[in-house]
Amino acid sequence: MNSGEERDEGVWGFLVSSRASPAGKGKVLDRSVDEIINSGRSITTTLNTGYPLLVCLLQGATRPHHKHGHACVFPGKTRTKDKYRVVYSDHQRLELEKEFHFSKYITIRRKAEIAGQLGLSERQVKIWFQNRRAKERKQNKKREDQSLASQMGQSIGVMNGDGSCKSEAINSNNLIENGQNHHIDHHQNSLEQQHHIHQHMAFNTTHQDNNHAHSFIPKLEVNEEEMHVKQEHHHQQQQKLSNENGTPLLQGPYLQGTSTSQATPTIIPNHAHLRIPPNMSTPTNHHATYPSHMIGRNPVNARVVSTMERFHSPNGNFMSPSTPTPSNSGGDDLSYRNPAPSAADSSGNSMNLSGSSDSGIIS
DNA sequence: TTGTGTTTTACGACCTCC
DNA sequence: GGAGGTCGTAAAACACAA
Repeated sequence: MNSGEERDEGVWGFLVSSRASPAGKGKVLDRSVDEIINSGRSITTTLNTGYPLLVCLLQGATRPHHKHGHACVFPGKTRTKDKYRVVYSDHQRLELEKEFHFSKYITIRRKAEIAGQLGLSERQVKIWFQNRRAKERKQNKKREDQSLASQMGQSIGVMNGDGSCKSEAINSNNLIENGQNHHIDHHQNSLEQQHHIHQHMAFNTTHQDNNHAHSFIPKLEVNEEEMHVKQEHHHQQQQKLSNENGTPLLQGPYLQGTSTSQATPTIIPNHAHLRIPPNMSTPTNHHATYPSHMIGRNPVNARVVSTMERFHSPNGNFMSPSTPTPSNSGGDDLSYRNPAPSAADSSGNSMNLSGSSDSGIIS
């Protein structure tokens, strides 16, 4: 943390999510929440999910730990205080996961919105996204290692299948073949990941492959309607941000890059047109970050690009604020620029979306 | 119940960039 | 200097087998 960064202080509060019942209907409120309601010190709001959300702002309130879905939130707590860390509610995590799915890098604007909606501080949202990206990198690395290990195993099998080490087992054909297999593996991996994406987007909770514990929000309960509501919300926001010509100004989460194919929404029928160009991806190299101040810059060399370039770059990797704030060159509400497309991101996931129907977002 | 491994928040160090 | 990035890690929370 930077020395100048301020910790979250202020009102402690509960964020009591309206957790969907297993049937996807209704909500669960425990007794203590009812008590809170009766105390008269609560407010009710509605998230963009369409679900009513009860937010109880209780100064100095405390609440014992609850199992999933009813965790208490103390935005002001840090490890230096009596509560080392809080456990976010299912609803909070769900909303964050959805936002993460839209983009691995959250804009300043969206961060503020999400923070407000979920009763978290912007710092918490930021940290959550950082941790979430780290988690994904870790998962990708794990998959990579497993893939490599399985390939190694196959190679050994070829070599020792009949107890010998025939030269043909390692001849050029086999090398090519292995290479092809390697390619196929990647392709399958990509398809598999797309499957997960689709699965996530469809929120099909009936099919959970235990072999893929890395699937999004494995513990969270989401329903399609909720996702639709959120997407609709984004869509409406996007429309608001359209310019006079009706051209989306590429603002908000849809503008942000998604790096790996895992989270790259190649299968998003209703919103592909709102999302980032396919050749936008997240930072690939170590310490290569594209924070808000990078906005308006070429992600490769960080050079400043003109407004026209931002809109018309072949890479299509930029956006412009709908209402530029001259006083803030960093762009207060801008999303991240993403680096130029690469054959593979840091996780090794290839991403070839050149033929994707997502293309053409920015021409 | 307990031990152990994993996941989840939160932070510090250090980085790049303006 | 401040923003936000990654990386590594601490410790709470959680899952699960014995």
